[in-house]
Amino acid sequence: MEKRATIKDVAEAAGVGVATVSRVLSGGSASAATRERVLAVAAQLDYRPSALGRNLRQRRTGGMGLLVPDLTDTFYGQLSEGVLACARSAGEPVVIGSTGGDPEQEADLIGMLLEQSVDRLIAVPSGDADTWSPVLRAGMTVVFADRLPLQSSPEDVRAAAVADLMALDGLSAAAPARPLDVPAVVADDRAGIRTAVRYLRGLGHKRIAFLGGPGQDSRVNAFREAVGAPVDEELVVFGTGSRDSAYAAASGLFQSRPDLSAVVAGGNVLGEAAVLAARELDLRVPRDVSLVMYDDVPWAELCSPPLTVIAQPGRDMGYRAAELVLRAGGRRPRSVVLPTELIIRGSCGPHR
Amino acid sequence: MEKRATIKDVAEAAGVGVATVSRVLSGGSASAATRERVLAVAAQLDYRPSALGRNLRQRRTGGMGLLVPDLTDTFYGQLSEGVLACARSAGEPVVIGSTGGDPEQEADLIGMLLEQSVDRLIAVPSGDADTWSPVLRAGMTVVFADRLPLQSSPEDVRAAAVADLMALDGLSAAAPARPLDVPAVVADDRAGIRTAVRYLRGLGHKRIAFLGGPGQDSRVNAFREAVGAPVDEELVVFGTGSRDSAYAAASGLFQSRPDLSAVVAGGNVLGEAAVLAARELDLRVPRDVSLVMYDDVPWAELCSPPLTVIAQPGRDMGYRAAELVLRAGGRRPRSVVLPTELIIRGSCGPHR
DNA sequence: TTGAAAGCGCTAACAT
DNA sequence: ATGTTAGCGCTTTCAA
Repeated sequence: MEKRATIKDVAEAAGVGVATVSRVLSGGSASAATRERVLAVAAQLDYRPSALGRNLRQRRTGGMGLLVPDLTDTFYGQLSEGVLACARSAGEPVVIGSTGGDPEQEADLIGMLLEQSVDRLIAVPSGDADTWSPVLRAGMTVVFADRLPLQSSPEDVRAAAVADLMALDGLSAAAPARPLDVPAVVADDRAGIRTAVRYLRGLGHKRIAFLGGPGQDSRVNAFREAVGAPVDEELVVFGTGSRDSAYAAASGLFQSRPDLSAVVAGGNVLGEAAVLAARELDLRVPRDVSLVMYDDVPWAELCSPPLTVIAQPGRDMGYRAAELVLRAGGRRPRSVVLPTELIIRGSCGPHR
Repeated sequence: MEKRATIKDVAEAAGVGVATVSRVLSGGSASAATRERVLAVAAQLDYRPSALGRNLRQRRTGGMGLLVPDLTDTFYGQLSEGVLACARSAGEPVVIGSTGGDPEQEADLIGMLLEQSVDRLIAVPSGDADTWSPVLRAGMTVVFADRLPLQSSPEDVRAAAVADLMALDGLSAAAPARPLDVPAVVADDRAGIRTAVRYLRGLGHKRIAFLGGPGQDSRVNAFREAVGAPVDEELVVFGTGSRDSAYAAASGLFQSRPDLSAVVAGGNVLGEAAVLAARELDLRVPRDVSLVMYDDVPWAELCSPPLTVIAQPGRDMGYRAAELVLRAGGRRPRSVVLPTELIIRGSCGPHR
């Protein structure tokens, strides 16, 4: 295990200065002869520039961070694959962290990324706007994916505004109307949910329930909007993110409201819970209850009957987010809203 | 966005030398008074040591690399969660890469890790022993998870042995009988498959097929061993790793050998394909065909009937692998074989 | 076009 | 117990 060649080795072997080697390797100006010689020597020595030196010099790590709630959730697996595909084609490293949907773990992981000087981050956020403002102020370029941080409470927003004012050194900036102004790549939850609710309505369903998870505000809101006032709040229930709590929520819902005839699950883990709970309670899908699940995952087709889903492009979402965070050349990239698609399979039937 | 405090800032503010700060922060010796003062100043300045400086000085990045074939495969999601859990509790960063099961992409990613000076790696290998020897020789501490690299062809092995001999500088080492001597954390495939085959045999099945994927050598071998000679080779088929090819393999198998009565799928993606293909061909599970799938994934329970599986502890596997790679204090850690469990649900029935 | 030299933030060897 | 100092490998002024 001989140690790696350094830029100095290459410089000496090529009879030039280290600066010249650096220039040649990063596409700077150099005479054709020099360039050729340096390249040859570098190849011959199997020289690989060390990211360590470069990073320290530039005071930043290349690549990007990626924070997701849970890699056993297939949707986040898809999203991550998208991010990794983009990063790979750019030759950039990705430092990943799984937050478990817990703001504290998320904060810890952010701290770790800061320590590593990773200054670009793609995150499916779990903490609220307050936990994220400091990150932005620390100079991180972040792109949210799948969802946005919860809005902070009014007093928190006020506090943040004051902090912002105090932070204004010489830099003039437009006063932020909202505390968080970060690009994001998300699915068109509003349209997706609306389409699903309309579809169920069209089948004659009146009592439609929503089974949500943490961070699914936009889907819940979309649901409330789609069913229209008055919303039967008992039909809107939440799990905390774990499979167990999702199951408990689903089971509780079915038992407390046997009059419901359809449910919209806000994500694939919730859909899974709904199928399980329904079976446990001897409710047949779709005879006794119709089911639409957010997320198209491979196993949706394996269910009996196959699940009707609101598909969102997880992989694209990740890929686009990675593109945004890489391209962010100082300028704030625009947010992206990706379309959803209602894929009708067999889990919804007419209301009876 | 004021820039971060450095160790020098802390030293000056505390009226001590930088070395003292470094010592205090890394638990070296210092008087109680000094320690206290330094800590106070550091906290007050919100000082976070930069990994950049430390890494360069130590010529190595902390943390570890993680290479898996595909994050949309739930099993690798579980494995990754295990790795991340261990890394998080150690405060170490994880650089992840998805290889798509392709040796070339794997090689690229290894190159990226080398460039980052990541010298600890957990990998579900796709390349064979030849592609891995250079990595080991480069000084990486690697722990394989889930499977081992394919053995190289005989001439390659011989070449590697020669290379090893030539690499023997002053270091004396026992002559390696095998070209690759790397710790690994794997499931007890042999027992898992044997149990499944016996179970199917017990139900009266004679023509049992195996549906495998890349890198599942040990499972195939275990299958061959379990069914005993003569092995009907037509009943042993392979996909290339993608969902499509798995489906094609499963479908082809069912069509070419309608006489088979049971199939063992070597992984959850293959199991998925088998369920899909069977349904497409109007084969009922378990009436027409019994199915056992390697991997216990949440959706296995959602199928109708719920799938009988050979469960392997994916999360533990990742966690243990991470422990090994972190603890590797120069000494080669021992390999670990994790138990599997046959979980009987409803996808197997008596032969008819 | 090229080279010399100054660090980036940190740790470790050495000196006190 | 503590301070001084020499780099780790690289990029980037600044001169030549």
